[in-house]
Amino acid sequence: MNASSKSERTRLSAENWEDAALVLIAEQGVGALAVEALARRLGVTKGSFYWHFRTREALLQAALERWEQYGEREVIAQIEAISDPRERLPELFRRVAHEVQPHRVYAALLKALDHPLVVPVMARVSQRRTEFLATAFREAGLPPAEALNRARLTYAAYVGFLQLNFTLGLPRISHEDFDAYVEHMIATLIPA
Amino acid sequence: MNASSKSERTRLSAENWEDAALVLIAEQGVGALAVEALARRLGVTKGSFYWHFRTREALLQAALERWEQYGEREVIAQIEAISDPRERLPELFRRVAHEVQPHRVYAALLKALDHPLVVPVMARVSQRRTEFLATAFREAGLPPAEALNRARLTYAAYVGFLQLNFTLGLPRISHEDFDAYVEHMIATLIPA
DNA sequence: TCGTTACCATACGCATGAGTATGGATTGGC
DNA sequence: GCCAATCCATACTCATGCGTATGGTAACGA
Repeated sequence: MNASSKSERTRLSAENWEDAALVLIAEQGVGALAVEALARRLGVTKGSFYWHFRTREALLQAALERWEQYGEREVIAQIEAISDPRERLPELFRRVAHEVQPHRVYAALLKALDHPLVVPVMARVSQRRTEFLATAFREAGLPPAEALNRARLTYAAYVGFLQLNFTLGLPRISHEDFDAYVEHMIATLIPA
Repeated sequence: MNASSKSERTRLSAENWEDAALVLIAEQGVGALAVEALARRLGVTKGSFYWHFRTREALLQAALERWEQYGEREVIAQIEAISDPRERLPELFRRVAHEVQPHRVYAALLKALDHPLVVPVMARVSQRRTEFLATAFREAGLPPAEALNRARLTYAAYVGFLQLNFTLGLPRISHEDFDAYVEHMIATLIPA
């Protein structure tokens, strides 16, 4: 017995460290990812960490890969969920707008675009999502060239919104106003 | 005589340090703002710095204030330059799109939203610019509520574009494609 | 049950960068 | 030409955070 004060006191794996790293990144940003801080959080010490990873960068790399694959499934799920191409985009907008958690890591990584490891990951993710939006806009009736530009515009609006109203705390938009904003986006960006 | 190797060897003022700080921030981000590095750049040592500023944070604060006021004039100039309300927005879009330098600091600060000193500055600047856009959209014929949301959407698209195509190096859009994108933005976001 | 492997603690070394102490050089008022 | 500010260099201290060395303990197969 004698389970120590911390939670359940089970042995740790590399995946545990990666998940904890992502949580910490979401909460305090990539810059706050320090091994001793993470170790404290997990109720262990550095000694544990350096058994699982060769360096701090290695952990970040692994955590980013993990996030990229995990986030892939999330987007794919959003795609397949809606059958009618006409309703896909409005529904996607509304669903994405009313989630919070999945955006936290993405927003944190946007603030870490100085770091060489996160740039390629963000480039791939953003690229794929933009391309997905482009096909959706084509299916909604826009000609290819226009669809691509509309996708760029839409995804840029998403990214910018994260920065302005999420990371930054602009005049705390109310819940009703936010819904109105989302509907305005739909009316403006999605062809009738 | 005997002008030393470095440029002109004149004495430095606090403003010199602030300007140099902004240049460094634009080039390498807020995180790279270190006093010894800056000193090397200016051809002096720390000893000089700590005569002008009490701390590193004090320099950052002063540099941000300087940038905020300087950037104010820039936006105001864009406003007054265009007389016809009908043509104001398209012209603003095109002009902003074809500048580069003024966006560098803003983009760098977007990546430093973790830092407590930059958050209020960015909040004020973004707020003012959004409000300016809102009045422009009202003058362009949109009802107030709609104008505000359109302004939010537009400014978010601007911020997101900076991140995706500036900071991040998404598939290097060509010059013609970029112009087409800007025109697409105009057609989509500005009421006819 | 015994030893080997997997996991973790403790105690270091070491680099970086902020801030301090103090003395030297340069400038402008008189 | 001299004195007092002003500006800067040199040489430290000190905290932080990465990485290492090494020994201890828990799990697990034979």
